[in-house]
Amino acid sequence: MQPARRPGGRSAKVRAAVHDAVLELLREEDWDTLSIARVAERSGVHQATIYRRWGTLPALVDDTVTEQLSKGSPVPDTGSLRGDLEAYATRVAADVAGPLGRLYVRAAHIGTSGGDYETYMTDRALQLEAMLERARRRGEDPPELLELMELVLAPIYYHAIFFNRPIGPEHARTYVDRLLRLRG
Amino acid sequence: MQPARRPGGRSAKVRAAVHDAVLELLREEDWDTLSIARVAERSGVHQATIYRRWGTLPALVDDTVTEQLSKGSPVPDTGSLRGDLEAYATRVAADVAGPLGRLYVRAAHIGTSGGDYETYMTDRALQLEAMLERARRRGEDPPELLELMELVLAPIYYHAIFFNRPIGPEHARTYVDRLLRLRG
DNA sequence: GTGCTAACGCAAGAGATTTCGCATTAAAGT
DNA sequence: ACTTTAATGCGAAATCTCTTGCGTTAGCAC
Repeated sequence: MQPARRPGGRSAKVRAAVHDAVLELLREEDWDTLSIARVAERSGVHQATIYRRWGTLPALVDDTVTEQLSKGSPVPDTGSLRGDLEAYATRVAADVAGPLGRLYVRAAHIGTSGGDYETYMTDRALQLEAMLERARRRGEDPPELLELMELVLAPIYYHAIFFNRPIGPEHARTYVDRLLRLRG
Repeated sequence: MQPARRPGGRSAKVRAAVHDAVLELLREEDWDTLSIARVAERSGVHQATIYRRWGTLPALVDDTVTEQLSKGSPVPDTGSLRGDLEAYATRVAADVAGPLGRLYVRAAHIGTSGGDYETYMTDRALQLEAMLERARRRGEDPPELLELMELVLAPIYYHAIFFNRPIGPEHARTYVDRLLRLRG
């Protein structure tokens, strides 16, 4: 969804109401029963409006999830590299395990939009980069961002996607271990 | 889709025709335009038949993709652990880069069925386990299957999914390197 | 080859989805 | 305050999705 040409109160309210409805419904019932009709009913926004603004259900879900992601919690700052990494890894693992977990993943490569998601990713990447930079300033020897993603994030998502069995915090910590061991 | 009670020529032909149509359409157009109606039209199989046999579009896509995966090539046997791993990693990377790459991933967690997919995954796991066992017999010190998945497979899929930018063979080889280094 | 019946084709119809024209509301500009 | 006009609400109409009953085809067993 592109920035509204008229972002004033009304459009914003409609957007928020619809997003809330999508998230509610997504939590209550499964996938196949979700429809634009039900979102309209729940949100109090007229069907036609939703069709006009979002067009399709996937696009709507995508927009909703992307919005959630953008609001996403900040990267931790615990004072040590290992602390930051463990905090971040366990939180991502928990997120993925949560009810919206598969949606995040889905949004990533379903995205009709794409644009917003890229933004999210680079935002995220910048935040992580800042975290690594802090460690560097403290005199630690942090890994590359790419290594962090490949060794920690990738396995977390992998388990969630392919085994449908998200990992726990301890397991997430072993990834951090592995990452740090590779450099130490 | 379960094995037909009457697997003779007709059912098999219908199944193949429908699968082909799905794959064709999936290559040509995007997602939202795929529908059972279009599959019926393209395949020459009547809509009602498709609804009766598969029920829903996700189930059909799932079945199609799973079928493709099952036909998938065997794990390599080059004579050395590193050789096997590199061959396997580069092939997976190439598969994921291919036109059906994202479909594989999608099918993995859309799957209403799950049954067939589980089967595929465990099949795959067993084959990989056999590869590692061969190495063990040769006196090499192979990694755990889990490590192989987390350090090699996970990053490959990660790149494809989140960056929409599949990796090349060289990059895939660095993952194998990392894996072996972790044990050596 | 003959009968049996699962699987398919066909067409109609119920139901859900999506679009459209027009009236109304309220944000933004003056 | 007044005007302009995007965005929404509304309901009907068009379209698409999916189901169902019945006749037909063709594997399969004998």
